[in-house]
Amino acid sequence: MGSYDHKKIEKKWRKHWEETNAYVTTPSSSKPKHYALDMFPYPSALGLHTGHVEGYAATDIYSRFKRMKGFNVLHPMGWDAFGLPAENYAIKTNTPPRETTNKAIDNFRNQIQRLGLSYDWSREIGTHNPDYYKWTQWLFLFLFENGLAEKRMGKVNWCPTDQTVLANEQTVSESGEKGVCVRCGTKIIQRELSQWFFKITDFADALIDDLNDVDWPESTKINQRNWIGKKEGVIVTHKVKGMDLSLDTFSAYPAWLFADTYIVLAPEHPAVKNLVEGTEAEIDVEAFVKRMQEVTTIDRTNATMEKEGIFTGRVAVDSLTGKEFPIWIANFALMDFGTGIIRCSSHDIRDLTFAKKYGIPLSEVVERESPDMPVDAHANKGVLKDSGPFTGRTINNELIQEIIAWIESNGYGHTQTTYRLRDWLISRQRYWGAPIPVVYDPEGKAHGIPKEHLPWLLPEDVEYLPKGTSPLGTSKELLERTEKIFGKGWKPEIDTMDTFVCSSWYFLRFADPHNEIEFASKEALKTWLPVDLYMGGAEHTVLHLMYARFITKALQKFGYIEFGEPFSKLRHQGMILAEDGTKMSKSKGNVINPDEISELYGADTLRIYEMFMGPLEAMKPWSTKNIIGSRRFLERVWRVQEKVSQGATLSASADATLQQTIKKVAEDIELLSLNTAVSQMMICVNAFEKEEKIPTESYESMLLVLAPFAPHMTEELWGALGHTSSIHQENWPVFDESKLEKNEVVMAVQVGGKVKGTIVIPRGATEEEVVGLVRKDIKLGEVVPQNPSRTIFVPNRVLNFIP
RNA sequence: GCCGGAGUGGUGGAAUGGUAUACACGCACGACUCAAAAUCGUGUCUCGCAAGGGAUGAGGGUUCGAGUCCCUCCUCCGGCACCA
Repeated sequence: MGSYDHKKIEKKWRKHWEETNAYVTTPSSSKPKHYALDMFPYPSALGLHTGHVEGYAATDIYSRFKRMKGFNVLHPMGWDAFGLPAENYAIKTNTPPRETTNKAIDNFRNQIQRLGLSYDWSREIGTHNPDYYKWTQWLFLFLFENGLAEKRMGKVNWCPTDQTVLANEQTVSESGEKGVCVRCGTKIIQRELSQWFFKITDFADALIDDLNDVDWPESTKINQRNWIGKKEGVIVTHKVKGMDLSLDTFSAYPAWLFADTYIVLAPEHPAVKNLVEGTEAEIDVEAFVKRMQEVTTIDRTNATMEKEGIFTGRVAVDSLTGKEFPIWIANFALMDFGTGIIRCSSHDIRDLTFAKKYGIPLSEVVERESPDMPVDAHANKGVLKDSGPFTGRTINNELIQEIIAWIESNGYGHTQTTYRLRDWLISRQRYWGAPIPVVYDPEGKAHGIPKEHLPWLLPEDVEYLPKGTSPLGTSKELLERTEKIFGKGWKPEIDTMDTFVCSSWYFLRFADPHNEIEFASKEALKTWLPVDLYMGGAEHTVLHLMYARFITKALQKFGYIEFGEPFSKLRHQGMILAEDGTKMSKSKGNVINPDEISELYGADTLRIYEMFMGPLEAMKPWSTKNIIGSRRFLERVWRVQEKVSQGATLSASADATLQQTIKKVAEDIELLSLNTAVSQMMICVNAFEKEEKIPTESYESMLLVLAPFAPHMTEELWGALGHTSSIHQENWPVFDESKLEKNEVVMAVQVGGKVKGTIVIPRGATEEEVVGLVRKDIKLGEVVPQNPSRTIFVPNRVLNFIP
């Protein structure tokens, strides 16, 4: 036996696994399936970081364990390859994004392969490849044909300097300033452009309800529910005095409706023009609206923004009371929520502040609790006054239902549910994405491109530099292609799709990645889906997961798949921080490169260290100092092989530790409690070190348990024991129940709940036996009371004397 | 502001309501060595010579027994936030 040479060993087995296609998966009729998936990475030029390693190592351990437990495991990897960094780089250097992206992918793949991850590389996909985005385009057409995709006006963030559209995340500067172009710092404006939307709002209720059926972190479910923001309330109709116009408001707190004294419209509300046309207020209101529209939604949704408004000169009649409400326009009313018109009262801090600023009269329907502040309606508590037929009633659910019924029966309004969730705007005025498969006839009507023309290729003769329209508009080839196929005067759509579209269905493609006639065959989908374990960072909890769920539900609705939730079980790996406890960042120079670590200590050590650092989902600081512990652990496992001897026997105590290790590591892997699994294996090897000789079978059991964590080293040691087949094809060892527990246990002896000492007893001793032993014990015999009022006995754990 | 999560040794962290501090890092001392490294051994929450006390962010409560359950508060982290 030589020393543990990780470089030689890891290289050798990586090559062997690759040559023998060790992890290529084919469907099996005899084994149950398991689909373990990592969120596929964006192949950044910066390469793999420690956070990737953490998640990938965890799912790899899980996958290897499941294989040993008799499952047929699908464990694929691919690339979320479209996106902005490659395009920005292209703008700077005029290098085609495909070139830089493929280079980054090669680098990423190399880095990932060095970690000994058991991916089935025959299923590798990249969203930027035509044989993949063909099906992204198919998906678009599927939604279009079924009324779930439509083109309409939408707001975009626009940088006047760069002449380009920006995604929301590109409107925050590096220093954290909001509402500016990330590239040039220019204040961004909003423009109305005709945009494609996916109607995710059609599925709002299912997206909330079906969260009950999946095993996801509770906080992630809550984030999803909050994002959808379902709210039930009541729409009240108001006639505008002196006009043939009525205004509908949305209220989520119907019990407080009698307190309202004024109405506010969003500046962009279409009724604004009607209200002021030809009146004295017209000029001022128009100026106000114009000024407000220059402010971006990002600024508008900043809670600290000064509330501003203007009176229209009009009043509306409250159908509930007949009172007249002045009609205002104000920047805090959002066209996006409810009806874009609000009834306002003193019971809302924002409405109250606004009314005070402009001297609008107020009234209250619940007695104040403190003299200087009206009660907040959000509490939904109190006794009503001045509330018509409901005066004197206490606010509770029954009363709210009664008020709603009263409003409906009198024809004043009706109930309505609103959602915060908006339709998904998928148009991007950018180059490096999947082209939207649409052409426009000479009248400008949109037509889906017939499927025989898919993939609708991304043109290459484009100007990357932004010029105010989408880069695809500069392609001669695209225009010629369109006219050649569809006729003179036809024009191609020149926007591309949000990259979230590409990543919203990739988990389906892995089931059947080379299928040329379907996005995946029905059999393949039935075999593998849904995903049994999905692992990824918590930063994608809202958007990616929501979109993937939406696409799944849409496909289910039209019979393409048979399940409604794509990811049965979801877990997040926590962020790995730099040694100083701050985020790793290139600019701070505190980034740990996994390559250097695995070069120095080995991939097996890196995997074990990252699992041992702490709970998978926790945020943890990196510590280069601590890695040595994981390395030493593997070296001990290596060295212990010297003690292996055919026909030896293990001491009962060491054997119990081994049996416990087999049991506990299996349980911990199932729970993804990998830090405690590693610590149990350390306990096991520590126990082995104290033995003179170790039976071959015992050592083999320990290697099998360690195999998912340290695949290279265990493979080498397995071979050294004379095995000719891979350790990774072996079954998980079975523990011996009869040897699991030691015969003697140390039990705590308490008086009044305080520990006074411990006593060694035979396992399973009865209360009488233990009391007898305690009385005979020289030290404890004196401490415990002679006549306790009672004793509490927990077998093998605690004996508590209550004086 | 709202919704989550978390506060345990010098450090990362462990603990079905049942011996708090497992496992590891670091540190100290010892063995081996001419020496060092590596390795091995011993010790390492705190006060105390000891016997004994006291400690899981703070304070209360439930319980024979609380890091764990309940209440009040503090701090940190994450997400959402003019949502009617």
